Amino acid sequence: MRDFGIVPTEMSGTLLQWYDQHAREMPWRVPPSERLRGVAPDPYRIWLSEVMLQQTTVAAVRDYFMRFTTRWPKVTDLAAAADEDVMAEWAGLGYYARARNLLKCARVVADDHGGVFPDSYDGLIALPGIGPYTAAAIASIAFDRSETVLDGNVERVMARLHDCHEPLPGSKPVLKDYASHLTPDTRPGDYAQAVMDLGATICTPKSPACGICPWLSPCQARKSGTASELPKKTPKAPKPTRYGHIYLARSEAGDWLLERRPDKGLLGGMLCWPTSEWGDAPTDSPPFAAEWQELGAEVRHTFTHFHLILRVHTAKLPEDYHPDAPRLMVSRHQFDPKDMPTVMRKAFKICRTDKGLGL
DNA sequence: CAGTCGTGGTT
DNA sequence: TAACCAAGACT
Repeated sequence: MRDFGIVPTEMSGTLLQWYDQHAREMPWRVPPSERLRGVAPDPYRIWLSEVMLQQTTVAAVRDYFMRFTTRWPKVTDLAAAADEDVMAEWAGLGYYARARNLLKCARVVADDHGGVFPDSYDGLIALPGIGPYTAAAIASIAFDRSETVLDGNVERVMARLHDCHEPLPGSKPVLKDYASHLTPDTRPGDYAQAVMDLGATICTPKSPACGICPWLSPCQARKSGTASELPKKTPKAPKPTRYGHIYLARSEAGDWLLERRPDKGLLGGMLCWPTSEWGDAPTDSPPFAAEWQELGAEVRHTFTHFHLILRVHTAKLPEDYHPDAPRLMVSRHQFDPKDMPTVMRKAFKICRTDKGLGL
């Protein structure tokens, strides 16, 4: 480990002082002033927020967190919820495996741990949907354990502190080692949140605000003028475009033909409209025989690793229609497109704004 | 281990 | 506008 001319204890202390003055407010966070007074965070709320925050911005999580905790105040409440209600409440947040694992985890905690979260890294990482980052985050923030969080923020801060030019993800173990040497024994939770706040507000990806950084003096990349180039990353493959068809059928009574996607794979467990397979040249394969009408507009959506273009088809759903496939269903009365993933909401919007289609 | 898995905001 | 990015986990 390289020497900064400053001992780790002083560096973590400097950052904690900065955090005491600049900590951002979040619905799940206990501010440093209250923490110092002895107020402890609710492990359920820390867990829920950390799962929601995986690859997701604080701004996007806020409202979802408030709705979840209002509807399910305790982990036992969530454990008792119906799968479809949780998936519907998660709709729009993305990475839907998180919602399925969230429910699995809540039920394990409720059924096997008496409704109490494990208070150690090892106990936490054994739970569904909790990986190395989230286990360290919950252990430090909720249980005052000196565990080291390594997320995108910490990786960036460590790469710059040490002027590390080895590209991610290969450099991850080294960066983790750097980070662990700075993790303090006191206030580990506030420290973890402080490094992430630093990365989110000052040590930002594009134009870091080095001039006001509490770690300006020990930063090696700042010294070398390479801060804005770090961390380096291995280039990623270009996104291909896939094509498909989507079928929206509604009855005179206002019921829709819907499909529950299988638990595994893309949009797993989510309520959608039926579609064809997605690929280079998909075949038009409607869910039932009818006079389907093809709309001019297409649904365009970009997922993590491909672009999708769907041709929109509409038809009238017969009043006496009964689904023949297991995962097809006719909507309940309280159906709402808000319960569907974003790509499906786009299809609905196209349908609704298209004039003269009887939908 | 490299691929899979969403979405919205920023540049 | 297209690429990049965000408190990653799972296979």
